[in-house]
Amino acid sequence: MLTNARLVHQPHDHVRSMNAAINRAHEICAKSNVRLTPTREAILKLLWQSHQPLGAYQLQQQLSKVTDKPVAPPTIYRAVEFLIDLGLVHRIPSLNAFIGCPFPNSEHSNIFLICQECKTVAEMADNRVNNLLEGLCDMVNFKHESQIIEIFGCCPNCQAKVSEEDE
Amino acid sequence: MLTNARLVHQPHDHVRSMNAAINRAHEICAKSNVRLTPTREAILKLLWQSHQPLGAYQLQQQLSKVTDKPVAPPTIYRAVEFLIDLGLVHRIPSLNAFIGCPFPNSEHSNIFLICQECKTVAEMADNRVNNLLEGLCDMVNFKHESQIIEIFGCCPNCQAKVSEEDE
DNA sequence: AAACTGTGTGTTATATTATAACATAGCTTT
DNA sequence: AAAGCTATGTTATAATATAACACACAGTTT
Repeated sequence: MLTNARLVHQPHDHVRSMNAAINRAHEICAKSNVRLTPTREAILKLLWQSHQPLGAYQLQQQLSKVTDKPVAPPTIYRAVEFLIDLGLVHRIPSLNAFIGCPFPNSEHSNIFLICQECKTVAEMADNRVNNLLEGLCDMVNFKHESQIIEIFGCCPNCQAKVSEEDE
Repeated sequence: MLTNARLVHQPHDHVRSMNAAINRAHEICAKSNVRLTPTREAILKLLWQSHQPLGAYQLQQQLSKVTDKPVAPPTIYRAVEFLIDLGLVHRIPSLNAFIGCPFPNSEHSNIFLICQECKTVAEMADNRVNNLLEGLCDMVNFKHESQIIEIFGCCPNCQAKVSEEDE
């Protein structure tokens, strides 16, 4: 099993992990012979800095602060689409929002742990899940191409907070 | 494993299965002491008749045809929310659309097989998937409350069609 | 260097999905 | 019948996403 859950749910060095992701992103773009332009890199950084997924219009606001000039929605959607195609970013459908992918080189289970209290999202990957779902698809002769698993619940931090409040 | 995949992907008796669902719906509402009003029943029928998920504005059009008077979006969203709360209908987040639940009495895995060719959606439930995901959540101390699994691919019918075209 | 070509961005407008807020109607309990 | 609850109608608007076209810029060819 592969996850960033501990990272997300505990304090850690944001800057270092973000820089690592940016470096990987540059490598990946170079391999695919596409360009990680300033806008795209800025969006990726914004998404990476946030453990909460960001909506297109939140990204619009934040990007326009960073660049100090107005940004229109298509700019955001284009950059995000680019990053998603490269596997650097995911869209969480039930939230209409985007999040940086913590392990862009790996095979994806696309399992997201969405905390309904604090809105943070952690990601997991697990081959047993993939195998099981592929097996189920085979049984009904459905050709599996991609998947997304959204799990809603309560993260460790918020569970702790809730039980404190109860005391 | 529980699924309506064969039902969805093969010709069958729509009317009978829909009536069965309506009857179950009435029972479930009676138990919960809530009302399956004409609007709500009409929406449920429309969703049940379609193996493709329907968006709110598709439902608006179809309902307004059935009742022969204009219908506003809140009417649709209210009825759909009611039906979702009862477990009679699901929302498919990545499609912004709704679909009738084929086995409303069962525990749900909420696994949806979404055909990207014909847009039909079949549902599956499987306890092994549930157990595995719950286990993963336990490992990272995440409290699992609900989940939705969307699998994108190609249904048996469309696989057959595609291979015919290739000949 | 000038022209060519493809890719990326800016800009305007608009489509699509969803909800807020308040008025009206219709049961149902007394 | 009056009061109180649930459901619906109505209007307006919020939130999310895309279409279409013009412009800019980088890299390549001449």
